Amino acid sequence: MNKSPANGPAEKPERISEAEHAVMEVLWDRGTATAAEVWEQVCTQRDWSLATVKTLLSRLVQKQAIETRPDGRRYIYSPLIARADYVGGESRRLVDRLFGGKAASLVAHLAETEALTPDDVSEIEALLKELKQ
Amino acid sequence: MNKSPANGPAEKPERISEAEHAVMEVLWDRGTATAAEVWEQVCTQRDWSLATVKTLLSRLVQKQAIETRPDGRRYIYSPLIARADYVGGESRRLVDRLFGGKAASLVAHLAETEALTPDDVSEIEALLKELKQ
DNA sequence: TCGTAAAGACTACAGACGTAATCAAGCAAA
DNA sequence: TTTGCTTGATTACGTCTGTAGTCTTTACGA
Repeated sequence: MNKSPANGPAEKPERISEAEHAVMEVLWDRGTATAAEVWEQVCTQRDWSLATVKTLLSRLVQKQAIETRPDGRRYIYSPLIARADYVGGESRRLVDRLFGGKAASLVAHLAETEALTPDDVSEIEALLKELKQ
Repeated sequence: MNKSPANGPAEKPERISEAEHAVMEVLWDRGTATAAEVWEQVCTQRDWSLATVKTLLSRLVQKQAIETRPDGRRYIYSPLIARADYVGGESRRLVDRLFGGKAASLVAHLAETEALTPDDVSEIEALLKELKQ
């Protein structure tokens, strides 16, 4: 019996750090990329060396957030987890930690602190209307 | 020219870690507390020793997130930053990092992933209605 | 063929974080 | 006065994170 990868339902996905997240964004954007490609794109935001990007990629592989396919003597990296899942997880964490799990409280807070522009408000109203039918 | 404390408007507040946040919650809850009191309350959530709580309190003092008033040979701790500010900051960070700064996108995401119950939806609609007048 | 550039692997290292143990000083009880 | 608990201060230490540098291998161009 080998423990097959991605089997157990509670394989508690390791947390992705902020720096790692910047790398993930590139992969989510392109779907697939080499280390050099990730670096070229990410270095417009963060002033990282190629070595740094490679380290982050390795760590993401270990954390099973991305996978590699060999292509000659290099790797092609691609995400294993969907951006929506990551975003959902992070959002939930925040809501749980700061708003007692009530998403409505978060929205309330955004509203009260005027983090919502009038445009935002209209947009959200439209969204919710759509949701209800 | 001495650099007066708490002067510059951009004194970039040091980040509060998750463990530290648990301590902050107690202080926000009680307004004021001794180390022992914080511990008694926080140990119902996290299985920490008193020493751990004291460490976290010290670090929060260093980070200027809380202040101390001596009371005999011990301290009374109280928050220096408001919970609303912390919550606002964290929310903003999330929105910036994951939703391109658009709070409406966050709400959209919550809606799409059904993180919002019908009750939540009604509640939010009520909130927004109130906001518009 | 030979050198070199590029790729991944391995190593490094300081600072933050989680989690405490130990130390020193003083107030309180015996 | 002596003993001991309580309190903050100091020290500890493994892990995670940010940010690289070095080593080893190999494909490709001269």
